[in-house]
Parts: sequence; C-alpha cells; structure tokens
Amino acid sequence: MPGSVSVAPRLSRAVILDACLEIADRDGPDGITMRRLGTALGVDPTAVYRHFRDKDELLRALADRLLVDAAATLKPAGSWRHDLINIALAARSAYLAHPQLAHLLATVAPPLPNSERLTEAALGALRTAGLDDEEAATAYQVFENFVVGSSSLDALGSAELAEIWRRTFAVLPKDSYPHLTDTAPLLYRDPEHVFRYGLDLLLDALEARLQRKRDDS
Amino acid sequence: MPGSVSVAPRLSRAVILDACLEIADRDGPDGITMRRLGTALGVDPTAVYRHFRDKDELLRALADRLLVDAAATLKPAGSWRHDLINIALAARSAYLAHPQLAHLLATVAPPLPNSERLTEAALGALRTAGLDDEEAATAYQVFENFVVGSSSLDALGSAELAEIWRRTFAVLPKDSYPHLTDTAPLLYRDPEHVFRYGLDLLLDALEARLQRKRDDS
DNA sequence: CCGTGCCTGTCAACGCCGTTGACAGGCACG
DNA sequence: CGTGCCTGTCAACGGCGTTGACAGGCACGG
Repeated sequence: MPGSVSVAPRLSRAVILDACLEIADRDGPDGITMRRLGTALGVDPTAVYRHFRDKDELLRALADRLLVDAAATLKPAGSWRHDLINIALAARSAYLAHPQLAHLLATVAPPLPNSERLTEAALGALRTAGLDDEEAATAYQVFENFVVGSSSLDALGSAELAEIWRRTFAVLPKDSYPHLTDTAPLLYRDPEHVFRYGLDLLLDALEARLQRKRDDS
Repeated sequence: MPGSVSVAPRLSRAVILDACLEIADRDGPDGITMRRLGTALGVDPTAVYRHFRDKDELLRALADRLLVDAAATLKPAGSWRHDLINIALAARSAYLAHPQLAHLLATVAPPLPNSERLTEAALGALRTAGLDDEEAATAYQVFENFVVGSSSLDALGSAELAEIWRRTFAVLPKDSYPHLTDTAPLLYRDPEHVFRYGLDLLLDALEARLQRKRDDS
C-alpha cells in the first residue's frame, strides 16, 4: 500500500539536504531528526540511510553545502587586505544564513571541499601580502579562529540572549562591578560592527608588521 | 533494601558536579548522561533531579564551576596589556582544562558569576587603557570572541583531527590549491603559539589606535 | 521473454536518552 | 508521639539513532 503507484520518484541527497535546511530554520538545529526528516519527506525515516551512511555524514554534507555560496563568490579584489575582508564576510554570511547550523560548521570534520577553497584563498592573500610560509600559516589560523569563532558565537547569540546578558550585568552591584554596570547597555548591540572592528584590528596589525619588516630590510 | 543502612550520606551539588567532570574527561561531553551520572554516584539517576531542576541547570552550574579557578587567579599586573594577557590565558586554560566541556562554556546562558568577574576585569583594563565606553565595549567583544572562539575551537580540535586536516590538504591538486599544499605541513601544529600571536596582533592594534588618538589631541 | 539482482523504501525492533509522578524512608521539630 | 519535609527509588512516557529482514520496481543478460 505505501509507495504503491510511485513510478520514478525517490529521494536524493539534494532533496534530503533541502529538507534539512527547512527543518533547521523552522525547528532549530536539534530539530533535525531522522524521524522528522522522514515525515517532512513523506517517507519512512530509515529511507534516508540509503543515501547517507549515518546522521554524521548527513550533517557533514549539510555543512559543506552551506559553504557553496560563500566559495562561489570568491573573486580577487586587487589587494590582499580586501581579499581577506571579502573572504571573511563570505564565510561569515554562510554562518549567519542558517544560524542554527553554525555550530555544525565549526565542529565538523573533513573533507569539506568548499571550506578548503576558502582556506586556499585566504592563505594566498597572506602569502602575496609578503608573509613567509611559517607566518602565513600562523596568521591564517588566527584569521580562521577569529572568523569562525566570532561568527558561530554571533549565530547562537540571539537578540533575546543579548538582552538577558545586559540585564544580568545591569543588576550586578555597582561597587564590585563598576565597569560592567557602566558599559552593560553598550554590549552585544551590533555584532556586525564588532566583527568589522575586530577584523580591522587584525588587518591593521598585520599591515604594521609587514611595514616594519619592509623597513628593516 | 536499597539505601537501607545509609544514615547521613547523600548527594550534593558539589559531588554531582565532580562526577560530571570525571565522566566528561573519560567519556566525552556527550557521556554526561543522567543515567551514567546515577551509576557513577551509586544512586538512582533521577535522584539528581533533587539538586538540579533539569540537565540544563546542571550544565550551567558545571560551566560556571570551570571558571572558578580562572576568576580566582585574577590579579592586576600593572599594565592594561598584561592584564588582558592574563585574563585571556586564564580563560583559555579553563577551556582547555576540560576540552570536552569547552563548547558548553561558549554556549551556556547566564547567569555565570565567574564569567562576569572575567568580563569586569577585561572591561576595566580596556577603559583604563584610555578607550571611551563605546570603544571599550566593542573592543571587549572582539576580545571575548577571539578568546572564547579560539579556545573552544582548539579544545575540540585534537592532534588526530589536525593530522586529518593536514593530510586532506596535502592530497589536494597542487595546481588549483598551490598555497594550501605548500603550507599544509605548517597548519594546526601549535594552537598555543597561534593564540599568542593573535592576541599580540589584537593588542598591538589597540595600542596603535590609542597612540594615534593621543597624537591627535 | 524470462530471470536475476540491485536499488530504494518499509517495517519492527533494540537500546539509549531526559523527564515525570507516585511512593517510601529518615530526620528535625513541635 | 506526630507531622512534614527532604531525599532517594521505581516504573513509565515519548523521542532518539540505528539495525536487519523484507518487498517492490527497474535494468540488464540469457
């Protein structure tokens, strides 16, 4: 009786991943459940196992899919600084497009083809800027940690959560927490601005180091 | 029959949290399960609910406990730069002491008293450095994102995982991934060094801004 | 034309999870 | 002595990921 008349139709990795995105956007990341996935697809939950070995592989594929757009928009911008900014913003937008899945991106193990393309571009920018391999590798990891860290933290911090923190801070005793009570209203207001500010700090410092290196020689 | 002779003994929040730490170190973060917790404590799993409303509150308490040591070692070091370095290292060590729980620290909602003490200290350092409230708040968030992001990413990246990434990179086609294949052996080798390098970059940039601001006036 | 075998979806079941509600014993206190 | 709270027990709920046996449809070789 079930699936009786169906002639050609069936699942595919793409269809399943689409359904995952819908569910994640609607129910949050923990809403992605084999059973719900089955219901959403009008299919027995275990049918998914014909296309993905297990939930882990499913989530890995989902993570890589999130980076497709980011990797696609990569174009050299003329200066290493602008290249890095573009890469950072592209990666960040992938994280924030589906905030519920950001943690996934930070967690997941290789291979993640589209992530590799972003890494390549960033490393290229740093090397053409003038850093030797050793320092380029180090600086890249700082860059990655900052972009991935900031973005996934921003993704899981909602406006409500920010409000909770501010309230918590505002209520602290003013004499033992003078700075916190003073600046509480200013915190967690504009993650985008914080991100740009931090990125500028990092790039400024890198430029200064390159300049100093040039002066030395 | 069970618990027959027991006169005084019982659970307490502290004992439960100790057991959580043991389990997490042994079985990973997902190993913290009410049932396993019960077994480890020689007690019915649901007994824990007499001390914590639910697992969420338990994990929040656990997260705050991880920060106790970090908050306890806070001492003004004489310069805002050293203060920030100390705060960063203290927070980082809390994350890395129980790597399995790092993600928890980044995720958990307030109140987290010991986290608030760290925030207060960092904000104080930035304000005494000479930043106005607005910029101090922004810079603090950059600082927080960098420290928390780097540390929790480092915590979940093991030596084996790093090796997997390096291998993945090394195998990529050299003509489309020239930079990645060149520098692959240098990546993910020494997170501690990367962290210090990144921290220095941020602090250098802040110092430069302060200097420029001083020159302007 | 038939038979064989793979591919894909179905179904029932396993063991784990967090959490609830009713229950029971021990202790403190009036 | 009685009362009531505090804490641990127990059975049960629904949901989870995953497995293995099963069934139908299609492609392909004889």
